[in-house]
Amino acid sequence: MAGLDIPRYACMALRYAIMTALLEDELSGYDLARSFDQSRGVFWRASHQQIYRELRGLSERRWIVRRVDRQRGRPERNLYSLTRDGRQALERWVLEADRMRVQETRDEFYIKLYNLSADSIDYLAERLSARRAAMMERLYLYERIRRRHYKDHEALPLRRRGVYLALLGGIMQGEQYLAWCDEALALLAASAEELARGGAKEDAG
Amino acid sequence: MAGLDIPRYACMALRYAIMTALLEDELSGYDLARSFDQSRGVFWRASHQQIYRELRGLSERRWIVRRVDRQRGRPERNLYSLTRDGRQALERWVLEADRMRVQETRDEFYIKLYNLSADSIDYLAERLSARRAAMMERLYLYERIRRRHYKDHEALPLRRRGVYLALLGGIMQGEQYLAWCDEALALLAASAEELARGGAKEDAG
DNA sequence: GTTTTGCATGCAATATTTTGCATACGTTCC
DNA sequence: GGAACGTATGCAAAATATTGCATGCAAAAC
Repeated sequence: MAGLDIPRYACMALRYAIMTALLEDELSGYDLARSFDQSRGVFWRASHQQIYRELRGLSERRWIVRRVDRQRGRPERNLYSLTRDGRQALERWVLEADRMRVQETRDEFYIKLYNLSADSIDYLAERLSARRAAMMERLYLYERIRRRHYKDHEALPLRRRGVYLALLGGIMQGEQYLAWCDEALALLAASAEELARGGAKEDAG
Repeated sequence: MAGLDIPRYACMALRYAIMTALLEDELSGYDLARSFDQSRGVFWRASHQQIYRELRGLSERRWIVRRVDRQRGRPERNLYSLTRDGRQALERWVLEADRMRVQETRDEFYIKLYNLSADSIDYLAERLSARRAAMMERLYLYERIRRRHYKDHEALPLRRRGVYLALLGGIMQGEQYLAWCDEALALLAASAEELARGGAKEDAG
């Protein structure tokens, strides 16, 4: 057991997010990477490097097992699924003390907004529009998922209701974000116009 | 120049968040730590360790300067302020390509929700209530700041309008979160009751 | 008068994330 | 017929964040 220098982390939510994904399907690292970029990206994003690393750690712990899938004329895929131990570890984690913290947005755009000035106003307005558009697209994806799989959420089995709630959180947050963008864009536009007209209150007030 | 092993990072938004804070006031590490736990915590939280480290790096780059403040019968404070170079670096950063990404929530609670089960439903509902209460308190703080400093945002000087928008983002997001919590709590309560009555659809569908 | 709380700073170790690089095969675009 | 793109995997290093510990002084609480 020489090369076992994979740290035995205690927390690591990504690890459990991956296991959660494997709860329903047998997936490859590539599949996981895509789902963390799409639907699962509502609440957690992760690069493929992170995912492959976790997959390795999880395998060594025997919380997941690998099955090699040889495809004709394609690189082979490593498909992973949860073991009994993994399932139990996941269940344990869910009930463990959650380290609650009031959620922060951690979007550097807010920091940039703190630096609003005549020099930056046009750039920031442009970036904000881009963000609005990106969120719009994302919301469209979520809504499609909702319509396809969660239309009648009262009829869903228990576990799917939780998934629905997470999705709903993403949708509501996205809608709120659009509303905020609109307010912000309006104020920025009004300010830019004021500047153009009078150059008035750059730093007075 | 031997011990200069402070890495010259390229990105690091926290660094710029700190500089932004120093734009208006001369602050100590302690002051900064508090503000990143309070108002600035809307979008970025940081521990005092992180802050002291950044302060050190920033000093070595000469983007900020330290002034020692000796107080009677108190430990002395290191007060930092932006230099001309720092101010320019900040302005440059604001206009630099922003690495936009659709925002993720990165709250492990969502992952736990994906694992909703008869075993976890009560626990999750309880944690959700706690989150709701914490957000409520946070919102109260934001609203107080808004009322005190940003009541008439049309009259604000340009830079303050940006700060106002960031605050507004925090407030709107918080309100949306409360609304989501209420929906989620309602669905969880209804599900728990169903379970109690029939034990019906734990995993059927 | 001792414990707690708040002010004020910081190191070291661990954990986590991002970035840059690297490989290899197949299909589709130009 | 070569470039670009999508599938599929991974290492190593750099950057970033968290946790645990440590120190010292003063004021307020008990």
